[in-house]
Amino acid sequence: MTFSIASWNINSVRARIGIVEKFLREEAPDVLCLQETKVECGLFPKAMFEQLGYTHIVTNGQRMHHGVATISRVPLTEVRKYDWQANGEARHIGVTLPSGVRLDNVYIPAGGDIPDRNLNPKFGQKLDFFGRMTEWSATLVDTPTILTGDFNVAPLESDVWNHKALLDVVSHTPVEVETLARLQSASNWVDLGRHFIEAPTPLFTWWSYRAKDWEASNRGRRLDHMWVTPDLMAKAVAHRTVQPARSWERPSDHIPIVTEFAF
DNA sequence: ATGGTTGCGTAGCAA
Repeated sequence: MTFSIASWNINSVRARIGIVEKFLREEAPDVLCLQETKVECGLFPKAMFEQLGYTHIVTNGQRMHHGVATISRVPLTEVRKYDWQANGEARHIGVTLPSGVRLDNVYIPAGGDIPDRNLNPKFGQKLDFFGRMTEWSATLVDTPTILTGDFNVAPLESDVWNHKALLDVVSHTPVEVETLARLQSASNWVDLGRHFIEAPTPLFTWWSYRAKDWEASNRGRRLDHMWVTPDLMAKAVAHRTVQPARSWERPSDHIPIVTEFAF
């Protein structure tokens, strides 16, 4: 028996409720971390999840934008919500699983279009969000932790469809890659995506809606990640992306990622 | 090729 944890940027949980149900019926993860739920907590559509046995639901949501939710078949305790920008945006929720493992579900800001914090404050806010998370990460001493979600950075050359073409494109700029690396170093996080599917094998979790044919052009990026503290690396037994979900009816532009754990 | 698509919520922003 394994314990599986999935993460998916769903780009509106209400617009996507049918394909979320399809995903849960087909993949049956024990826990699902959603990002970009785009709904305030009081309006979160809990019924479908509860009918499938996911009766433990915690949300950090807001009207219009952002929002995260962690949905589980097993009890979730010690719920903590973080606001790293101190601006009220709902982007991070952490819980403790019955095994004692912490599970942190985060939606890191996209950062706007221009990779310059002077010309584009959103870019600076993204880098500063990582800075606050790096300080938080350094406090996680001796706490087995899973950090997953939409990090909005594709760090490796094989995490994007064209490294050179994307060096100036927000999500793959050197300053973002360095900033992500500082967060990774703060707890020696293990990147499970690349632990199981090693570079330089291309690995993507997002394809733009704007492509005429996302699959044929395959201009993807690996923006979604699942990291674990080193003490959990040996507990992770498999990791996969669920690429067919990008072709489901009215899809998200992101696909789910799933890790199987032996705990 | 500097466009293109989507959701929210009902204009235009964010992604």
